[in-house]
Amino acid sequence: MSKAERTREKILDAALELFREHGYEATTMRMVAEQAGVSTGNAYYYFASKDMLLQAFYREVHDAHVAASAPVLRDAKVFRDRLLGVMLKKLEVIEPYHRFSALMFRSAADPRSPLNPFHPAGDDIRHEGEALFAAVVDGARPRPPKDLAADLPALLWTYSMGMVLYWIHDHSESRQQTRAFIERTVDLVATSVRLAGNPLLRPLRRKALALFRDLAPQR
Amino acid sequence: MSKAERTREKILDAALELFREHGYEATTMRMVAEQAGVSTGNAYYYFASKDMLLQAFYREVHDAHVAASAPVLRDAKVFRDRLLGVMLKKLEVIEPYHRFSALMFRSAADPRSPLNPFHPAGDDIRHEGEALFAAVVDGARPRPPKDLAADLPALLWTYSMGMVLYWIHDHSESRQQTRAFIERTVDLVATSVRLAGNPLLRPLRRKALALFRDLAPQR
DNA sequence: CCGCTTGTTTGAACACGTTCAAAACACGCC
DNA sequence: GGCGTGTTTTGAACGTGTTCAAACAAGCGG
Repeated sequence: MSKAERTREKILDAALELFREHGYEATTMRMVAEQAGVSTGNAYYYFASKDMLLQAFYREVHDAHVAASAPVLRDAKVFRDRLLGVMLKKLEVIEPYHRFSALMFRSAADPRSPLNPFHPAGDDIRHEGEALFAAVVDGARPRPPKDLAADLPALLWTYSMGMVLYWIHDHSESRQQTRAFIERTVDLVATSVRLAGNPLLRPLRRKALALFRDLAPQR
Repeated sequence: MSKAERTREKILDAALELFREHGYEATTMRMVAEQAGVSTGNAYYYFASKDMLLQAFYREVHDAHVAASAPVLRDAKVFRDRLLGVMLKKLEVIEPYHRFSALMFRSAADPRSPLNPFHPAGDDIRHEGEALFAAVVDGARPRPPKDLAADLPALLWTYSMGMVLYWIHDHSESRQQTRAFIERTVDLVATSVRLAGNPLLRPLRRKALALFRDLAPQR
């Protein structure tokens, strides 16, 4: 591990600790630098901006989520159970960061943020997210309709972002509201996926899917 | 018109002009003050923050949209046509501000922003938006199912926010993409509303509506 | 050991949004 | 006109994220 890598690590660790303790806004770059035993300029040598520190955090959370989801994806067979399990794991993983994750999601709506679902530069982060939901879909028995299955990962990822948005504003005791949100919306999603196979709904489903494909910007 | 009101106006005008010309970020409070022929501190006497100037702008845009929608709501009868007309008017009204509206929407996802749909303090702005869509629904013949009609305004307002989000990232020639987005999603929405009356879909519809009501934070 | 290049690190400086004590003003009242 | 009180207005000052020229360190070929 080179000196540079160690310095980078020191800065990131300091930042995450301070974020957890004081929240994102209240943590200044000078604080981060001091905690890491480094100059402010040096922090900028490794992270182009304060937001980049946030992104590094996002990566860590995602990895933790993937790891936590592994058992669910191994054991659960039915689509609904797989989705429910993965969503609840996400909730678990992000819970410790409730205080400051708000800011992370704020940036997700910013056109210039790579976290933004519409942003071309944020491909890796989004793709990794979609990959997880692809695993949810792929392992599900019975299989959802094929055309739907193709777009389902992207749709589910968007859905999970919606869950996070809800969670951010949830100040209920031990986040019951979000738990309820997940349980009920997962059922709704699962029902929709099941119903989407119905012939009566074929035109609507095809319209919706075509729309999603045609209009999705840069993919 | 008192002196204070004139000063306030001067500052707001200066801000909107500079926003249009240079965008939101590039416009500094010092520039606004100078353009208005006033001190920086004075700008803060009338507007608590730079964001508040943005909100004032938002109000102006909304008023313009309501005015532009009036003929549509007078003439069109079918739900689909009313919705389509109002959405296209919105597109027209916001078009001149494409360069800097991105920032406005970014703040809409910020939990602390009153523009945020989940935020309790942003009630007036949201309610005014919903009121417009209530007019879209109320005047429609044939009428949509009653229980759906109750929640439609809120749903449609959320939908229109989605359109704006899409528009922000649309850099196509004369915003064709967003135009296509509107035309196709309006059809999709109209179809969904029509289908929602079908008995087969009643359980799903009731589930979805109950969810929307139960989980909508602070309303 | 010396120069050279390349990769790190520093800390002062910049422009920004925002605050605040104090100054300037407006206006009713004696 | 002068006083007093509340409203406007000022501009210096604060702390922020960020930049940058310059200093330093680390390897490397001679």
